[in-house]
Amino acid sequence: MSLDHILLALLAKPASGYDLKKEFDQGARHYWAAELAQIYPTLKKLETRGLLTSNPAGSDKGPPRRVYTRTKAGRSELLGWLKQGPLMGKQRLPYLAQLEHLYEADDLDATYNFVVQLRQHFATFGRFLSDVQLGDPEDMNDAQFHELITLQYGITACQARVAWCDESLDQIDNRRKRKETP
Amino acid sequence: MSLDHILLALLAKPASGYDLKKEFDQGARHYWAAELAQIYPTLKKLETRGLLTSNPAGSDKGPPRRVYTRTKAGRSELLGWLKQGPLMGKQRLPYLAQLEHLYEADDLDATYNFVVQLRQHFATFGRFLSDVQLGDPEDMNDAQFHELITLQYGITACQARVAWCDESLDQIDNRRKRKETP
DNA sequence: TAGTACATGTAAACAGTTACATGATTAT
DNA sequence: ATAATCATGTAACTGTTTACATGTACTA
Repeated sequence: MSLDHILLALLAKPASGYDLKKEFDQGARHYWAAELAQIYPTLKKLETRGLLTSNPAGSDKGPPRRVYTRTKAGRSELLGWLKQGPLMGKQRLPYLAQLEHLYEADDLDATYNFVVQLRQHFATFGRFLSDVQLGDPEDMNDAQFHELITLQYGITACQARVAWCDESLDQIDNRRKRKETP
Repeated sequence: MSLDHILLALLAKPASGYDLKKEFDQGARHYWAAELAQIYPTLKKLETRGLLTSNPAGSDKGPPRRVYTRTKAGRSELLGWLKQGPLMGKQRLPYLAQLEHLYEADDLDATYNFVVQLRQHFATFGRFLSDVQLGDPEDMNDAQFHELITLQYGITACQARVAWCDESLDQIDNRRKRKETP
């Protein structure tokens, strides 16, 4: 599973389940997301496998925290995962499934509006990612440099999708006009 | 769930589970994939919900087929799904998780090779999608037109990823050279 | 006093994968 | 003979989501 290894990777520094959830939500993790209900049991499982250790820690407000630390075994498990080469997984893009079959609605205006909404979504998310400023590659350590190129993936992906939306809107509009005056 | 609705959409014309699996594998379905072990029970479930009907049909070779047909209720369920607007789902890109944490291996050559492998993958898949020739938009019916713009998404996404790989390889190489001669 | 952020967890349901079982037909 | 393709299905497992349960401390 990937979540196991992502948690192992995120635990380069000790953290609690709650901390890790925030890391997923902070958008730098545009490539994966996880709920607390999945994170807590996964951390426990990793601890029983000896890849993490945990100790309770006080908290300023609210209940006590449980902070997890990666073990040597955890680190070598992580390195093994990294050495496998790129894991491609499966793409799941429900909006493309919808778009491909939107001809069933028999309404090009509906298709046009659908793509307008998609464009809006990609543009907003692209702006969100671009706002994460990481500075000049020359001043970075290796961790920051790897974060930078990963973030650039997200930004260029959004730009390419917006461009595809614009191109598609043109094509839909042309088709619409051809239907009006046949 | 999306698979329910994708199967409903694919059943614009009657087909068997086996036929539908081939449609997923034919790459035009670059946005979703499913195994037979998931397709067969899902079709049964859709039939008990009254969204599909099935009848057995002979086969030239091998055991008899079971061909599913969409009902009126099935079509309106589909239209309801399409009318919801774009469903964004969650991105799961394990290779980006690996790349962001590949600094742990402390080896820029490993990072470089990783991106070379990614580039190879995206380029190959992009060529595979480009080979699906659909012809001129003006001669198409609405179904083919929607298939075209969906396919163009896949092609431009691959091109953008290859461009990102090339840009990243440059940046990694620059960093490598800076480390050699500090 | 109501809501939000902190903080951890469990239970049940749903989604998806891997492995297995069966058996016919066609090509090598 | 052996493998590939056709064709359908089940069982066990793994992964993910939604809903629930608990309780503190601070802010509006």
